Amino acid sequence: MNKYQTIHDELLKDINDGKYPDNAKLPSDFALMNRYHVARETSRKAVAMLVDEGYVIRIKGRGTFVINQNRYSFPISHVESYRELAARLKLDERTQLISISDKNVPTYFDYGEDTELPATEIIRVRNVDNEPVIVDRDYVLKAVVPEIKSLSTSLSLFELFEQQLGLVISYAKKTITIEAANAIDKQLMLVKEPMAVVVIRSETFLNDGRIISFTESRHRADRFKSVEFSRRH
Amino acid sequence: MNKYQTIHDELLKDINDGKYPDNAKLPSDFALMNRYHVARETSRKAVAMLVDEGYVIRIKGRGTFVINQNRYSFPISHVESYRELAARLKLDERTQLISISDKNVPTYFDYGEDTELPATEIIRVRNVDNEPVIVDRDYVLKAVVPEIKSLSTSLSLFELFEQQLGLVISYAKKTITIEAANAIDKQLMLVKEPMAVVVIRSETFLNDGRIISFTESRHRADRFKSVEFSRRH
DNA sequence: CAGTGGTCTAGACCACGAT
DNA sequence: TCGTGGTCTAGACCACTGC
Repeated sequence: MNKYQTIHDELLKDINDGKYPDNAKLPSDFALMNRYHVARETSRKAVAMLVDEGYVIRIKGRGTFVINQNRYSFPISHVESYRELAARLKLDERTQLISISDKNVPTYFDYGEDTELPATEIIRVRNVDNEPVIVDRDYVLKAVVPEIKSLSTSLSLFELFEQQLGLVISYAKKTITIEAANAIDKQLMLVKEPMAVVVIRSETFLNDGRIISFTESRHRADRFKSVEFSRRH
Repeated sequence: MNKYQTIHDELLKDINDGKYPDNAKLPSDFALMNRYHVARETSRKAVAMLVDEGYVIRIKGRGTFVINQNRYSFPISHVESYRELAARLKLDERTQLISISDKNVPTYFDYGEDTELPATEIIRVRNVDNEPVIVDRDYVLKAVVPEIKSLSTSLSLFELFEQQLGLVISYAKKTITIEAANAIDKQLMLVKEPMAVVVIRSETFLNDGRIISFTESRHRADRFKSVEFSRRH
């Protein structure tokens, strides 16, 4: 583990544990240098990560302060598996696997190529508080992962990629639009009336620049909420 | 201007100008050190900003590469005035000022206090391509800005805060939900049928930690699109 | 004035990828 | 092996805040 990562993790733990509550002042750069016996740039890097993640704010001449945090609900600005999300938010969640089959990536993903992209299609329904609220369709490219026969209920797709296959997920590009629920949405989410759904389409990239998967996540609009932290540049 | 900011801006300009197209390799740390006569950490800081903004990706042992970019539409993960957004996207936009009046901050903003917060309410309608698609309600706290008499059409609220009043905007917290259009939405956005709206509520903070304003931005759902770059942590 | 964060330097050693 | 990015050091000077 890096030194700055270690310092970052300890500070973050202290923030989450309430040792540094709202508006509390974190140790200064020099205090961290002494505490961890590191150079100043190393301690600064640890704190810079916390700033980046929206946990603290640095004010020149005054110090580093914890920002009032309502924790995220559905994440847009970072990449996270649904399993990770559910664990972080302590959701009462259950996932049903609807189907796994071979299919080309649908053209509405607009990947800018004429060729067809063979993939494994995985359809899942996410239940929160015993209510089906999200339909996920993943298209995992056969060029990267030739075959997915089954999905363990205890394993997320990301865990499969990262732990079993040794791939490193690096970033994603997401588009968010609102659409009318289609017949399949209504069937899987057990609604009859016309309803809006929030559609989040992502392309997920590996650290070597290859795309590994396309995902379409359709959320019941009346159950959707996202909280984001935004910085001014 | 900082050295790293200068280097960052030049590299970004070259990316946007197409001098570094998709998947092109940027100069290495050492090449930038020589070109700009700076220390390595300085050149690295410039490139780190580009990584942070989602323009490039660094791969150990290989280099720094431009990421395929569809530019953002509506921003969620950073703080930007509508005027800045319109300029960046070269939108055909026009804003109508509907009203300026004194009003307390509505309680649905959930600012966690029992007291009433006196504010100046500013209601504006944003037209894109001659179509009214966004209704913005800003509540600027009187505790920070005692009075706003008029809004120049050439000035955004942020410009007023930053340039005229010398305040520094630091960050915002946004919640995104989907709601049914209310009567005022329909009237101002010239629709009659039932329709969904994307509601983005923000609290905007100054660099001293004070809240300066609450904003509710209501978007016609069928005209809303957001593209976000997300990193895996 | 002392304490804080912001920038910058000129090195060092390491891990990884390509050749 | 060489070039790349990743981490780290031990300083330096500056600008800003609060006392």
